[in-house]
Amino acid sequence: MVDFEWYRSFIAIYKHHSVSEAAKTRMMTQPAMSQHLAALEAEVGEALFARVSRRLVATERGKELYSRLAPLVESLEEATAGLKSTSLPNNKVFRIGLSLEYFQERLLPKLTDSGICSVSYFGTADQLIELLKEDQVELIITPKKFAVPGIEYEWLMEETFSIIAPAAAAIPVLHTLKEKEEWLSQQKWISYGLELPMIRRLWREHFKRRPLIKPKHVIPNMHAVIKAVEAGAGISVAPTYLFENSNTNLQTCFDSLTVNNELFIGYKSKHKHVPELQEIISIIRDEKVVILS
DNA sequence: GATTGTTGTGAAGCCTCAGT
DNA sequence: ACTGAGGCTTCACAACAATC
Repeated sequence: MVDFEWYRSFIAIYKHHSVSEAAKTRMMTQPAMSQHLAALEAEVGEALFARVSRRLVATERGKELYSRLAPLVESLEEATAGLKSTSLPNNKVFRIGLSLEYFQERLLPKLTDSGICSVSYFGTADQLIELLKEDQVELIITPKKFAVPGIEYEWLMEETFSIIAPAAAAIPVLHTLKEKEEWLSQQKWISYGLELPMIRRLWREHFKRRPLIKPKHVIPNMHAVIKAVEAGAGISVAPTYLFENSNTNLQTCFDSLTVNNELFIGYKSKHKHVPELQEIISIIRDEKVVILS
């Protein structure tokens, strides 16, 4: 079977017309280079170079082989060089687990300006903690603090969820919680998940009970939830930062009925003092300052 | 730990060329 | 024609990794 090194040696000999010179460029001894050439010629079944005085001149077969091999070998060497350059310590790839919405709205604008290379993984809080436990990410941004040994959290921010409805919808003026609950229970709801995340919490905090509603649509993407509400498919709850600063066909219902949700940065304690981790945390926190200002 | 296969090195011998 | 230099091939051996 042909050894890839034979090809590289063949190309070096072709370029230098000399086994000795080729051996120098490949950091090998001349006999080793000679053996590579002999092995390749044995494999091909005929001479690739004519030994003319003190030079090696390619035969027709050698020229043909060179024209076919050179682009392929050079392409492979370039691919390897490219891989090496992206593996430099200065370009450390940082793996982050978070929600798609947070990534798009808050982290992405900051990452584009930073020198950090990142790979993002999207998922629910349960999925993110598993990624962190299995060392598949170095940092997560999560709404839940799981008590896992070796993992610690820093408070990041508080986001506010409001009830949203299509801009054209007629929202009645209601004064009592009972009236509001009755009206909301009669609406078509769009939920982020089957277990009614945030909707259930809003109900518990304001109405002191579980919601007795069945979602019309379940859409596990907050941007798509907002689009669906804008299109008149129903009402929902969404974090205010997703729609406050953009032109949307939305209105909020009953402004006193909001629910707050805390976000935390989670990482493994053993990585706490890794410079890249501290840098990405400072980038994330810097974004918070921008949002508040 | 012993065996086996692979790969590279150093040494020796051979060939060719240029200078005398 | 002789001789020294440069270059190639062959052979023996060492180092290393894989396998049992």
